[in-house]
Amino acid sequence: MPELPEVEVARRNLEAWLRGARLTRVELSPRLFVMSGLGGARAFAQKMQGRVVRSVERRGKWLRLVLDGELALFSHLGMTGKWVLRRRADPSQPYERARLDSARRSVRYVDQRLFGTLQGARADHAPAAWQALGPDALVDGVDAARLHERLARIKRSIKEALLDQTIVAGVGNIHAAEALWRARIHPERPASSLSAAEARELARGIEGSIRDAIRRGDGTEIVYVEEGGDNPFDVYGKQGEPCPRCGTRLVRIVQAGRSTVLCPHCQPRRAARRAT
DNA sequence: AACGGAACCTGAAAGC
DNA sequence: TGCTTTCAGGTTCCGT
Repeated sequence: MPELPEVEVARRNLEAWLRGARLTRVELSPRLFVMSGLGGARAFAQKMQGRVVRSVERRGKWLRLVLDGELALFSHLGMTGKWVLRRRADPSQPYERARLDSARRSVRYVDQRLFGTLQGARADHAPAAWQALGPDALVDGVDAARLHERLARIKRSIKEALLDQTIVAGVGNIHAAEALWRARIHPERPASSLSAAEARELARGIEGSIRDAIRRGDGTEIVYVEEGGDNPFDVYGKQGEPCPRCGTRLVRIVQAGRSTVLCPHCQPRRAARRAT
């Protein structure tokens, strides 16, 4: 269930495993493969075979593997997607949806819930969702003035607005909640109600939360909270526990069907009067 | 145009 | 025990 940090770790892994490698065997499940004028899953897998992986890039939660001949495989991990390294002789994994083999490695794409996407296309012909992405929270950073300006025109809640990938690419349900807690902003505040100072705090919160997560995940196997790893977050999944800052019990609310955890004391419903 | 809600899919955990 | 409901770090589509 990846947000930007897990996708960035996936990118680094894929780059280490596949960059410069010639693909000797490619399989793509038609169940999550999106057509793009270059044929179906089978035909595109055939096109990929024999080509060299030139680079692995990321924008927001999307990955792009660029191959020889202007060809690219776009990958979105959805809720449960993962790229893992196996041996070529290893059997297909549970929920395996794709495999990319080189002479010495076998990289598998595993996705239980099938919300992920694999799309084959010419390298310059990205999916519409990729093209619509806003600035990447890690690579581009979050420009506070630009964020404030954009939020000013949005009536829905700030939490819901943060999940819109055209505003800041890469923020998901966890980091939206974490960033709001860091910035001391109540998730149900209308996006347009944020002051310039609050937008600055929020921009810092987004960058900090994502950077910290990447620092934790880099070079290690990704272990999701639901899979039994320690929960490294300040508030996500910690409803009922004390706020790390003030000790008040954290509460969980639901917005647009997604849960948000917040501190009722640190994140007041009314904007705090700013001391100047 | 922008919003809330349902839909897509599968399984684990909690509730009765 | 077994059946039902809820929940999961995402996106898209549909009706208002």
